[in-house]
Amino acid sequence: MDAKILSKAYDPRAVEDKWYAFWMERGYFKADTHSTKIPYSIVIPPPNITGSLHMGHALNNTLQDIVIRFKRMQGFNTLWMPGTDHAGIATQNVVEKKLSEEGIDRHGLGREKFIERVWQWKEQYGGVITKQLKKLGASCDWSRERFTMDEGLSEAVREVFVRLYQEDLIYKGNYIINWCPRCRTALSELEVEYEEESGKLYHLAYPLKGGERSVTVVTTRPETMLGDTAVAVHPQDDRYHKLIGERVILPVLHREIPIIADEYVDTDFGSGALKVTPAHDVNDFEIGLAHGLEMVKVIDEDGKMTREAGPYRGMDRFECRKRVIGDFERDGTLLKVDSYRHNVGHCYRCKTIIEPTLSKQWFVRTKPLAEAAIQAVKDGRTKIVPPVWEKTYFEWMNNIRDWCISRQIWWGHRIPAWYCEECDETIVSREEPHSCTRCGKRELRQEADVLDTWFSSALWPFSTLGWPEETEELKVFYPTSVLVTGFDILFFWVARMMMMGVRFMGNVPFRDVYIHALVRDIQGRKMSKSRGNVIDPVMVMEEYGTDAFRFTLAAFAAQGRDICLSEERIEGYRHFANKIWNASRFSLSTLADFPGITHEIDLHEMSLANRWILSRFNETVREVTAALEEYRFNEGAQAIYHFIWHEFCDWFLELIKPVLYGKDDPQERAVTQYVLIRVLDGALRVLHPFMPFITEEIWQRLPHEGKAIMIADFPQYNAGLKDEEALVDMDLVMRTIWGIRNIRGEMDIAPHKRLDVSLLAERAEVRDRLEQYRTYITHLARINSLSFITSGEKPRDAATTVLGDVEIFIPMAKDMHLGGEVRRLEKEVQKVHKELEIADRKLSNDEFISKAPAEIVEKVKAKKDALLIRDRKLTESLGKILEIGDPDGPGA
RNA sequence: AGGCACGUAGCUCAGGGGGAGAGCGCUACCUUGACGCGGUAGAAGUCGGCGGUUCGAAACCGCCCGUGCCUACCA
Repeated sequence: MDAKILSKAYDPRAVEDKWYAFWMERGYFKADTHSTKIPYSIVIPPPNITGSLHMGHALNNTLQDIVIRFKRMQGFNTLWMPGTDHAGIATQNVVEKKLSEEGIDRHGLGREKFIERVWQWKEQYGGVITKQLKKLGASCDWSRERFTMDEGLSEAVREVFVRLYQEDLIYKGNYIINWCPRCRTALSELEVEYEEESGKLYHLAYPLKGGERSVTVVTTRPETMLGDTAVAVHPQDDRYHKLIGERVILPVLHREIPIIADEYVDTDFGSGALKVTPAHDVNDFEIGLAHGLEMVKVIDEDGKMTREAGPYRGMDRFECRKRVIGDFERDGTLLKVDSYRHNVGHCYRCKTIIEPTLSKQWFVRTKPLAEAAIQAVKDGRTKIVPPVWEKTYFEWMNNIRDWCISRQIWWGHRIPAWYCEECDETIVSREEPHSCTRCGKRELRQEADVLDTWFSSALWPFSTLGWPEETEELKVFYPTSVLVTGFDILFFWVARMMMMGVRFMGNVPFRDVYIHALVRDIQGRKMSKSRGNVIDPVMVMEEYGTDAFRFTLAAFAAQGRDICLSEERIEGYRHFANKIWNASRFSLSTLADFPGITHEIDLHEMSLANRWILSRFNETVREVTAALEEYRFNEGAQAIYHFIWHEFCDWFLELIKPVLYGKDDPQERAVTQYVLIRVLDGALRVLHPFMPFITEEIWQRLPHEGKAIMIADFPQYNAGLKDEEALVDMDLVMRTIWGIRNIRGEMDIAPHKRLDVSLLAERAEVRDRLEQYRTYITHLARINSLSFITSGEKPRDAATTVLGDVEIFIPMAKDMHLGGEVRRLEKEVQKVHKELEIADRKLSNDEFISKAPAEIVEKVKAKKDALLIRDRKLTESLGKILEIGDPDGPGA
């Protein structure tokens, strides 16, 4: 490899894997528990082992990597803790499906064998997502990688479970829960997704006992009538007041059930009489408890009707619905069927319709835990960014309900509870007990259920650091510095980590929570496999390069707004990578003979270009640093993008070319080379957190000190380096060049044609400056001869433009279009008049003069004066052209 | 039903009480010794609508329309 010569275009493929391996080999990602540096830590939101990288992961991990690389370069002792999640239901489903392809049923295999198969599966495929994270450039400390089912993390789970149980914050009880008949497990209320669907509202007549009359109830789920144990009406409802205490005969089953009064009933809905099915409806369950109603389960774990359903026994719940309706219709007791839109709950894993079912489950009593977690955010011990999410957090935490943590699956942390076969005692213990703590019998049976995956995820910030052991890692890195995550798991995960962290560590799990957006498709829709609108990040990385992809994500990551990813933007940033590459290629080619600078250089002795770029770079450092510290990734990305492309490349490199190519001033050339390398080096450092690969590749080829840009110092803003004079002077130079280029463009003068330009500056200091910087102007505006004239020497036949203090004249050659110049000037004059009008309107308003701040008034006045001058000069020029003759005549 | 965002150039999006911005796209010209994944110039927007606050609103407030999301739940 020739260290100095770069290929013409940047090729990410030749670069990315090489540097990632380099960083890994050198151990640059590793955290150090004995470091004296200030710690800065992040725990990764652990992706599911079944997963592969999607856009959400890509965004989430790119942002974390930007932060951790930034902090690492700033000199913090950084830890980015990686790992994966065992994802109980999802993983079990995946492995079950695979087994069924082999014709194996998990029940036939047995629990132990099945779990073995899951571990095998994990060994084989579980590493996919970590490989992809590495491709993304994630600088995690992989030597510490954890998995929620690891021995250590499992110990943490048991410890937490036992303690919460002993403190009566975990209990087992018979409650109504959300049941997925396909996954055959209970779900927490967060794992149910509600979707509006069109259904039917059936009006059913229940005959009153002893008489011809009946009561009408309405339901969307007629099959549940088999489990009805009451009809409820509102106590103040005149229509039904007299019926309270009477009984109805439940059709089909001919069971007698009471009419009860409960304020829950909405008199305006349907008939105002509510059928009560305590075993299959959340609200009915509450009513059932309050009134001591019988609870009859008519639907089983598979979604089939139980023995209690009488003639419908064994039937699927939806088949049963049809049959019940048919039977009511036949009896003439189906009074009415309305179309009805309502929300139906679905399993978040398999989309099966949820069946609320009475079931014996384990719960966490969340209220006491939530209070402390709410307080932590109120106190500002944890800050949620952007703050709008704090409201959502409080809202949910204040209305939190007990958390159903038991799952009837096999893959997961088995609940550390045992039952005595003899006396039915429940024993909760860290280790497997040998005998019953009450009766001493040795026949014990472990609880079959496992814990909700989120239970172990809730411990992630401290379990990964070694808890319950008192480790150095915990001392150094807990609380973590920031958690970066999407709002979709704010409740699932963030809130629960807060509760557990505060409870078991006595301190919040993270100082900041940065909530980023969701990545959507170009039409703003969620990306999903079923919609077929997913963009695969791995393919994007291969096509455009990882750096371009990462930069796109950062540039899109404005707070509080979702990201609609567009490939055009990614392509744009691939061009940016190429731009950097070529700027570096140029720089390297001119640095070959750089003699090095051994002495201090006085800033004030430098050329304008050098002073200007140093000042602008310093400012860019300030902007990017501030942006990253406040998680304004898009603003940071924009600042460095603008600096590199539009200041460093467009202006600085062009300005210094004559010096670099010329041989007449070796001293000036050496100084310029020095500034060039310093600024390029600095810009690469600032860019590194966003684009780690290309910056490392280039930096390693530049003259440098240190082993890698990855561990180099992030540039620091220095207020003393601000060079106001250079900025002002450069502004004059730039505006003059723009003015000349504008005429060239508008007048259709060929870009390569060298022009004769006259400048008129009435103020001597402006003229002196222009004179001083004439090489910049002649070079960048491609000028043949540049002369300075006085107002008496204005040429008649010249294209002209007016800047603030400078008038530009370009003599018109025979082949130039007079008419074009006239139109151009007229357009300018019109613009000026429009602005004058606005300024006049303001200045003639007394209230503006008296109430607006003086500086604003002054500004408008100054603007008006400038506009007037401009107007006069433009009109003058226009007049001169018109004097020459017919603008559309022969000259045109 | 309640809540929260968002509506700015053809597209994707920044910005945010006193001069409407970027990227892509578009038009014209250009093999200028880093880059055509480039350069230079240009066209393009009643900043969703209507009111209000203010000397001044695209920005702040209210209402409306549109879009998206979240939460809750209606048997």
